[in-house]
Amino acid sequence: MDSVAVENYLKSIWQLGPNDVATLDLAQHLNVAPASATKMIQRLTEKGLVNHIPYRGASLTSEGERRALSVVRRHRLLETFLAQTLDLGSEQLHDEAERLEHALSNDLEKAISDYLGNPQRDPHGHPIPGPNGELPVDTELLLSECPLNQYVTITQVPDRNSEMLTWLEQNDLFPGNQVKLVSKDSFDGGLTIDLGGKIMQIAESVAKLVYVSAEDET
Amino acid sequence: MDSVAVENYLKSIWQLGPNDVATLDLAQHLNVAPASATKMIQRLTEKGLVNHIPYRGASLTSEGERRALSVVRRHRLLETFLAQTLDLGSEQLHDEAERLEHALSNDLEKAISDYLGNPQRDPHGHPIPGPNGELPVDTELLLSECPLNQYVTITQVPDRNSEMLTWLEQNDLFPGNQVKLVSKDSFDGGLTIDLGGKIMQIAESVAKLVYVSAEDET
DNA sequence: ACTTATTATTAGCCTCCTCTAAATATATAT
DNA sequence: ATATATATTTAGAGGAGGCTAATAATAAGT
Repeated sequence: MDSVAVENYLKSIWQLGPNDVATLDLAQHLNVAPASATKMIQRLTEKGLVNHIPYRGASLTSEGERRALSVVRRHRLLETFLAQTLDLGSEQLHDEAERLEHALSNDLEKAISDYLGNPQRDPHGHPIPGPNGELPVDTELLLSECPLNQYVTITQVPDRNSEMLTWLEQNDLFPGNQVKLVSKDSFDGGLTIDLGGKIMQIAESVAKLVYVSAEDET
Repeated sequence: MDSVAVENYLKSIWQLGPNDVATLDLAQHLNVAPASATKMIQRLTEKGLVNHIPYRGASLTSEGERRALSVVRRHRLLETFLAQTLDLGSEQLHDEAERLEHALSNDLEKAISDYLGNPQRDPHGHPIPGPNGELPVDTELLLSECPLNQYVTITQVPDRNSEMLTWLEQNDLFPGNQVKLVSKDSFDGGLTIDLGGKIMQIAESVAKLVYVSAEDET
């Protein structure tokens, strides 16, 4: 079994991917010194989990991706499970899952998945990889790039960055809700949206983290 | 925060205590080489968590005990929580809690405890230490040493050793049930008991792991 | 093209936890 | 009491993962 550190590196590379991930980005994402990231990348390359071109960047091999997705699966199942049983704030959910994901056995992962009815999405709308790493092809688009004047359904919001998440929730921007993009203010990238009648402005940086779908909910 | 290794050592010393714990016993309990146990005992002594008299044995300081009980609390809360939500076999419960206990934050510990109504006992009847390590004074006795011909209530069964646990369950020997000790067969230590009318024999080694109370359930 | 700034890597060191082999204490048996 | 067996500790080493400081490679700016 992979160590906690290895699992975190694999997950981070997956999150920052799928393009080659820069050592510095990876190091900052994990809060370690760049030299530590270099060393770990080399260890992971040894193990066949990562492809590394020195001075270029690192990406996951297919085995590396499989293991990263296993961590992501455990994380999202845990978020779903904790959200359903205990009721914790959105911000806590993520942090707790972040720790527990490394201590979840295959058996418990399965038990939780079964208990939840083998869900396809976590509470933030993120797809939960299957037991073997299958991820549904994403037909979704960013709110910042969706067609104008057409109602779409929010499918995903970010799970990190709790202040933003709280703000999104307070403004009814969460999975399942309908939203219409009214206009893009070209000068600063801000967007005007219509949330079931309520008109509001959101920043492009936010709209780039929210996914929507033009079709019905899956 | 203590590392997983430190938490496991403290918990083991607590479980094998309260008398001085021999290095060899500790090492076997944790599946490590005796030399590893010696070294860790020295580290823990440095940290003020353990009292160690070389060649005699190790015991917990009050701070060491506080931390050990914190692990025990997390373990037992997790067992209770998992037993109540998912339904896993008794044998799985213990193993999963064993891993997850190290990844439980104070906040989640509290959330789980509240969700469960701040229980005093886990599913095997073991008392759950309070948030500051308070443990109720145990007025219970071993089934192997309880008075003859008097109905008593089972309060605790072991949580490790899953074969035995399965056997106990199958024979209605679990917390809450009434049992009467009919006789002790002196030659081999075997016991004859009456389980609500059903007469059966159990080995002394088993009776030494089952606690009973003469009074009503707490 | 050459200099400067930014990123990556290497070198060297540290802590934690583990191990085996050797040495030392304690306990047991004759 | 002495020899033997068992338990414990010490010595020495190694892997994993982290750090800082120094070096090397790439990118950017003039």
